[in-house]
Amino acid sequence: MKYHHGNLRSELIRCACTLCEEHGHDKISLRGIAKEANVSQTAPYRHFETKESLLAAVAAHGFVEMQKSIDKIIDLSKTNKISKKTLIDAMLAYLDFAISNNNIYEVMFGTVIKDFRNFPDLHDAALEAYSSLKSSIKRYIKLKNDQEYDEKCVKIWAFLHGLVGLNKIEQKLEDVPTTDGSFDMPIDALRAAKNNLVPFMNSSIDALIKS
Amino acid sequence: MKYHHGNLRSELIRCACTLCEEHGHDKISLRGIAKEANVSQTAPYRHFETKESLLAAVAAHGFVEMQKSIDKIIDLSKTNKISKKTLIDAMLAYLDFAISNNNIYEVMFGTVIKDFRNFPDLHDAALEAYSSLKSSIKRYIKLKNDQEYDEKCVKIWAFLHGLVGLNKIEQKLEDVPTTDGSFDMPIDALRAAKNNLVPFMNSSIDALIKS
DNA sequence: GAATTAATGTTTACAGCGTAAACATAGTAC
DNA sequence: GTACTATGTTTACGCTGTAAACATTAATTC
Repeated sequence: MKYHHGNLRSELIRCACTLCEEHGHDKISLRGIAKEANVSQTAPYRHFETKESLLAAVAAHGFVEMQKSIDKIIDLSKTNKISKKTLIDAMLAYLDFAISNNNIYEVMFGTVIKDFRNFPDLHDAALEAYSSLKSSIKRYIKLKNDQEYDEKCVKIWAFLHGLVGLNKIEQKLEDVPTTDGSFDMPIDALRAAKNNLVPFMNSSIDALIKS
Repeated sequence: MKYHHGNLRSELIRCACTLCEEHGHDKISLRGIAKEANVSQTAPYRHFETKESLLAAVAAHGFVEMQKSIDKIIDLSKTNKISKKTLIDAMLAYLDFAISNNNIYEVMFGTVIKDFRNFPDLHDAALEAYSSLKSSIKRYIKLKNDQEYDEKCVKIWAFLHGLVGLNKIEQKLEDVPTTDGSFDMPIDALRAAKNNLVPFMNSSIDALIKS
């Protein structure tokens, strides 16, 4: 075993991502991450000032990956028009990323990292992800001006982000029969939405863009 | 000073709410809450099994308060029709609560409490809040069946919840000039939405209900 | 190519945390 | 009054983030 690891920084980010997704950011410790990377418990401090800044790297990685998965649907190097189906697919890719990377998404959008200004990489990655979303709308529909694109973009982003949040709530309320033996209303409603996600998204996204 | 406090349970919840809103749930400790209530550091354990269960009480209190602030707009004891303005006002009350009780909202909807099944009071409070939202939609518009109400309700709830989330993101990205000297696109867009919140909401909510 | 310096690792130490266990006091039931 | 229960305190433990001192290796200077 070498004394110097060689690539500890990225290895720590990798371990942090893995452990974070597995246990949640509030259940993992710097010491645990260090152990996973086979280094001493304070070795991470040579690469990250604080635990928060390691989690900021995790979040930045998350934004990059999220953007990649959207980019798979809409090739960002192109500028041609896209169909409604493609747009919906991109939105579904957002949801899919958020749900299959639930705990990392939490780090990206939660309260763990209080100020992106302290982490330029994260800041940039977040802005680029937004940029992706916006340019996909630009290629779907022709609007008056940039401000109008931003407005629709915010509406759609809010809607998507909210769906992710509701999905988490569903899991917390899951399977509690109410006093009359039926299940909870919001659970039923959320499940119905998930079971018909494509038409659900189709109607919502279109309505928001045209609103 | 009496040995027995008399009303420690509710006092702890009160202190926890205050401290939580002030510093955020991840920055407060059971010991700190106990100190605020002028009791020993382990006194809370006579009333709450874990820190999580005290925070669950905070969350439950939050749902009750949120519902109250919506109820101020729409009297839940009545069943008469409400105007579009009233509905929008109710949605704005939701946003207002979420933003002025940012850190408590985080406890209500974040990952702090993993399973509402363990906290029946919280579970009930959350369901009643949903119920409020749904009945306000029921009184705004006539739809085919209950399932359809649930669908609209989920859409609107997701949208509102997402706006709250985006508002938090705005604060994290705040005031970072980009390389060309202008501010970030999403910031501009979010601020524009906030500065014109009523028309923004008006168009969105209507679009979602009719979608 | 040896000496110096910078980068990156380890060991040790500390205060704060959640919480378990043992003990103290006060209110309640008989 | 005596026993019991509820509710408080004290003490203790292992885990946490992280500061400080030290060790080893890599890079730079002469």
